[in-house]
Amino acid sequence: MDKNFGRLPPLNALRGFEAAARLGSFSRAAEEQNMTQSAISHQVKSLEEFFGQPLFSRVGRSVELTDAGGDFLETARRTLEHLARGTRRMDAYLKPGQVVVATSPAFAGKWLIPRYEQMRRDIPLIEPWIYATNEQADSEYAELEIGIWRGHGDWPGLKTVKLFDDWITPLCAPGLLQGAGPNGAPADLSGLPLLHDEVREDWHDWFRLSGVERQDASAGYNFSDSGLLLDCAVAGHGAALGSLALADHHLEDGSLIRLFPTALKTEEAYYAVCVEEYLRRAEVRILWDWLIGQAETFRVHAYAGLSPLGEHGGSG
Amino acid sequence: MDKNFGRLPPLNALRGFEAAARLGSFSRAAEEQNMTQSAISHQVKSLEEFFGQPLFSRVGRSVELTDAGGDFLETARRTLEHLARGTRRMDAYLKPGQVVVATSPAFAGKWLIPRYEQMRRDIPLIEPWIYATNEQADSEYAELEIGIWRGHGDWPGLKTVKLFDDWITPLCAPGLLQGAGPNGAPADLSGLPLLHDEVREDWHDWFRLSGVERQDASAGYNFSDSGLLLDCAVAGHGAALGSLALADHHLEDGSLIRLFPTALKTEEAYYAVCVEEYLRRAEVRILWDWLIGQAETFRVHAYAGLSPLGEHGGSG
DNA sequence: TCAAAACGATGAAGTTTCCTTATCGATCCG
DNA sequence: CGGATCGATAAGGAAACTTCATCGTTTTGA
Repeated sequence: MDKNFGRLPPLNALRGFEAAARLGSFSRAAEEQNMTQSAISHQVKSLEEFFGQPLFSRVGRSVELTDAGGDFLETARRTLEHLARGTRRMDAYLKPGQVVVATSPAFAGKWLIPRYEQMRRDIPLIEPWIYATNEQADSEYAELEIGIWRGHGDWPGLKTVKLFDDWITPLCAPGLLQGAGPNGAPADLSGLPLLHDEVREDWHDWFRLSGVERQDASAGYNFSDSGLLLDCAVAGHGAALGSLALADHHLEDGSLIRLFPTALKTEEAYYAVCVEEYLRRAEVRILWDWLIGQAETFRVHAYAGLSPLGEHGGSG
Repeated sequence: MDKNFGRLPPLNALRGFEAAARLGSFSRAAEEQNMTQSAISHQVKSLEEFFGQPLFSRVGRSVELTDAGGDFLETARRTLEHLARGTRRMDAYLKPGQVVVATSPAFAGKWLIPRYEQMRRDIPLIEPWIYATNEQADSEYAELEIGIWRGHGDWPGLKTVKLFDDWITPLCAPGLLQGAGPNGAPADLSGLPLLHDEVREDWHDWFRLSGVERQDASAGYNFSDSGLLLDCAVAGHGAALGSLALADHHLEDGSLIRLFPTALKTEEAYYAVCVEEYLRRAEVRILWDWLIGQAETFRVHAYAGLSPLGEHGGSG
C-alpha cells in the first residue's frame, strides 16, 4: 500500500482561501487573517495554479466561487477543522491524570461527590475536574473530556452511553410524616407542601397517574436545580418529586424517605457522552469505564424491584 | 462564529511525521519521502516544539510513539487523507461533461449500451466514459465517479442506491425450441444443453426449486462473464439461466425467449454507488439521476407481473 | 459626469521557513 | 572492540511565503 499522499497544496493557502471564500472578499479575508490583501491574492493564485483552474470567478471587483472552488472550500474547511480539532486535543496530554467532567450541579453534588471515596480507592491516579453547569457545553471546543447529561441520548457525533433511567417518586424528610410511616402516606399527600422542579413540572403527571385530584398541585416552592430541591426536602419544607438517582445517598442515610413504593420513569435519562477520540487517552478511558461501572452498580441496587406507577412499565 | 482555526502545525511536517510513525524509523521515512534523515528529524522536532511535548520516545537508537504521538498520528493521517482526496477530486472539474462510469463488461454491454440512444437524447451534454471491469475498483483512488455493481449494497462510505433486483430465468434462442412455443418448455429442459455462469452456479437452485431432477445439471459450457453467456445463448448453443436485466434487449428484439413465465430472484442486486462528494459536480449528478430514472423505468416495464419461482417472493 | 474610493492583480524585494550538508554521539551487532 | 546504523544538531543555502509599491478596473456618490 502506497501511503504517499501525492502533491498537496500548501496549508496556509487553505486558510486564506477559506476565509476569502467565506467572506467573499480577498480584502476582508486579509483583514481577518492579519495579512495583506496581496498575500491572500497570492495564496489563491498559488492554489489556482496548483489545480490548473480558477477557484474564483472575478466578476467586477468582487469574487465568486466556481464549482471547483465550492468543492475545494468543503475540502479546505474539513481539513482545517479536523487538524484544528486534533491539535486542540493534544493539550490534554500535558495534564496527565486530569480529566474534566462536565455535568449539572445537581448530578455532581448528589451522585458524583458521594462516590468520591470509592473513586479514590478504585482509580487513585485519576484526578477528575468537575465542571458543574446546566449548559451542555460543546465539548468540541470547551476543554472537557466527559459530559454527564440528562436527555434523550441524541447527541450526534458524540459517543453516548446510557447510565440509567431517571425514576422519580415523592420524597420528604422523615420528621415531616409524623405518625404515618414510610410508604404509608395518603395518596393525595394532603397537608404536605409540594416542592417543584422548575423545569420538570411533574407533580401533575404524578397525581394524574395516581388517579388523584389535588387542586393546589402547582403551589409551593420552585427550584431550578434538582439538587436544591432535594436539599429543601431534606430541610423538611415539604415533599419533592425527586429523582431516585439524585436522592440515592439521602435515602441511604435516612435524611429522606420515600412516600410510596411506586415510582415514575421520566422520558429522559442520564447519559455519559464523550468525543470518541478522547477515549484514546488512558485516563479518560479509565474514568469513563469507572463511571459506567458505578452506574451499573447503582442501577442494580437502587432500581431493583421498582413498581412503576400507572401505565409506565419496564425497569431497564 | 469565529472561523479562525488557531495555530496549526506545518502541513509538510505531518507527512514526515506520518511516515516516521508508520515506518518506525526516521531514516526509512526520509527515504520514502525523498528527503534526508535530517529533514524528518527537524520536522518531528518542530511538531514536538509546537505541541510542547514529545511525540516519539527515543528508546535506544529507535523511536516509538508516545500516547500523544499515537493520537496525533490519527489526526495527521485523516487530515492528509482528506486533503489528498479533495485534491484528487479537483481534476474532474478539468474535464467538463465527462463522467467515468465503472461497471462489469456484461452490464455495460447488455444494459448501458442499449440505452445510449436514449441517453444522448436525454442528457446530450454528458459524455460517459465506460470503464468496464469485473474488479470493483476502489473509486476513492481510481479516477471514476460512478460505479454500477452487482452485490449486497454494503459498500461502507459510499452513497449506494439500489437500481433493481436481479431476476434470472431460463432463456434460449427462439430457433432452438422447435415445435414447443415460448413458455411451453418441459420442466427439466430435457434435450437442451445448459450454459453456465461460472460465478453463479444457479442451475442447481433452479431445478431444486422447480422440483425437478436433472443429473447433468453441471454439464455444459461455462462463462465467467454473464454477457458472453447470453451471447452464447443467442447463438443457439443452449439454454442460459440469464438475468432479465441483462437479457432485456434480447427479449425485446426476439433474439432470446423465455422458457418459463417464472423467474428466480437472486440474493444480489444491481446498485449504483458513488462517493458522495462527487455528486457536487453537476454532470455527475445529472448522469446519476438519469441512471436511477432509467433503472426505475426498466424495473416497472420488465419486472411487472413476475411470477417468483418456488418459495422466493416479493418483487421490489 | 467625474473624481474618489474600493477591490484585485502583479512584480520585486524582504523575511521566514524549510531542507541539506556535514558531523557528532549513542547504540546495536558480530 | 570496531564497524554500521540511527537520530540530533549547527550552519548555510534554497525555497516558499509575505509585504511593499503600484497598476487597472469597477463602483460609488457628490
